[in-house]
Amino acid sequence: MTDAELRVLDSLDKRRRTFVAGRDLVHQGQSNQAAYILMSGWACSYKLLADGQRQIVDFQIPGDFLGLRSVVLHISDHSIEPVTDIEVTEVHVSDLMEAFAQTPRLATAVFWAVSRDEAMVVEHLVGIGRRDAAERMAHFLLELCARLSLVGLGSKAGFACPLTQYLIADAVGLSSVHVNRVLRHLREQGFLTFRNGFVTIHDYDGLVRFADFEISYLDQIGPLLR
Amino acid sequence: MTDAELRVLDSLDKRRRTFVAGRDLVHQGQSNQAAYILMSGWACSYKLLADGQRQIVDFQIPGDFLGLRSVVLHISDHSIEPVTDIEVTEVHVSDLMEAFAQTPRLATAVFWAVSRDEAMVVEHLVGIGRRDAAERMAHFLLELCARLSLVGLGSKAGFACPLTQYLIADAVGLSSVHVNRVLRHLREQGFLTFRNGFVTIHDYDGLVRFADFEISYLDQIGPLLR
DNA sequence: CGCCTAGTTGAGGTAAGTCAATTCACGTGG
DNA sequence: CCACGTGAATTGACTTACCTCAACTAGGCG
Repeated sequence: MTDAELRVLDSLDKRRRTFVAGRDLVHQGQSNQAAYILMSGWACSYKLLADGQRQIVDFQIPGDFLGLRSVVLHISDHSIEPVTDIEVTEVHVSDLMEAFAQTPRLATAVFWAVSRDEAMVVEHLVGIGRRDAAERMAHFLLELCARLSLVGLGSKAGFACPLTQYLIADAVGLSSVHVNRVLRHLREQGFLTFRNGFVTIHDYDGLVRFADFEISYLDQIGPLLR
Repeated sequence: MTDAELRVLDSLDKRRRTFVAGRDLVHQGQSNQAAYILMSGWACSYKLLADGQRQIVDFQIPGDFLGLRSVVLHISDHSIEPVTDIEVTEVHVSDLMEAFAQTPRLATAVFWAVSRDEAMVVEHLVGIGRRDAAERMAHFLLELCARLSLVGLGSKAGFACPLTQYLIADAVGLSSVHVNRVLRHLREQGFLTFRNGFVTIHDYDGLVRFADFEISYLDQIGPLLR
């Protein structure tokens, strides 16, 4: 979390809640009163299609907002599911709106958070639309690595990752079988190893080059507040 | 444009500008002082990959913001190119921030616009990740139809569409050759015809069913202001 | 010990890509 | 008014990346 985000957090009424892995926090179509800030654990936001297929839009890690867009649009266009058991603090719409009115700087900060979120979705879109399976996977893991590193949960050497290959498949738009093959490929190329819930990166720079990973969309720290 | 958006517009300093088709307004990596509101014509926002491939993230039609995210993030993660000659009105960051401070309702409205934008990108992501070419194309055209209808530039019967098959290909993540085949398929199924810059929809309801099109993410009109 | 879920691998199928040729629409200059 | 050039659309033949189905392995846990 950035300073800005912390200040938002501090100004709001806090109520801690916990949710267990696999049970949806938010359902597609539901209308929401509250958003959450994820304190520990991982979650994912996804959409289901009529034919039962699933597309995971993004994974959330500690420090991220959950369901902020749902609150603003007053209806959730997606579902949110905890990947692991999670802890969150609740943020009520009314509080948020009041905070906006009182301190425009807070509004700006949240605004920035939403925009950064959108930038990530856009990058994800580009990956699925135009990168082949291996590049896409590499890019996906590098983004996770960068985000986790920002909150002290990872480094260029690797990170703990509770995702199954099925979850990854639904995120990168591949079949789980192909995810497995691609991970093997990346391992055999000496780029990284994903085993037992750990991603170990053997060749960070090579991976960045291979995936055409451009970190700039992530590491802007609330520049409007400068 | 919604009432809310119109009020934002009215409160800001307006400077009209025009740009010719094909010449970028905003370059990837550029840092921006101003966003724009598109008054006439079509534009598209896209990202280029290192290998020269392009992914179009979204098309903008009259009433849409251009480059709002770039302004908030203080750097553009994407480029924007007019598809046709366009007219825009310029919105300066400073004005926008001031407007935010004075009237939180305006901030909320813009906030809503950004969230709606993100919802469209998410839907686009789902399409590319999990729908086959024909469904994706159908969904894409239905979304355009719905958005254009909101601003009076189209109806369920069809709309004027200045996009080439190349542009569509870069948007839906297909090759232009395949776009052509898919359009033929949709025509032969009696769903729609795209010819000479016009999309004519022959079977709207059938198309909606075929594409699993769920309009709700688009037709929320600034619910937080109610 | 046996079940259950996650991961791994092989074989064969298919949706979409690439390459290439042809047609079409349209603007421009002779 | 027509020849020409150019960019878009169309179609065919062939290739390929990824999918599906299916079998098998490896841990974790009651």
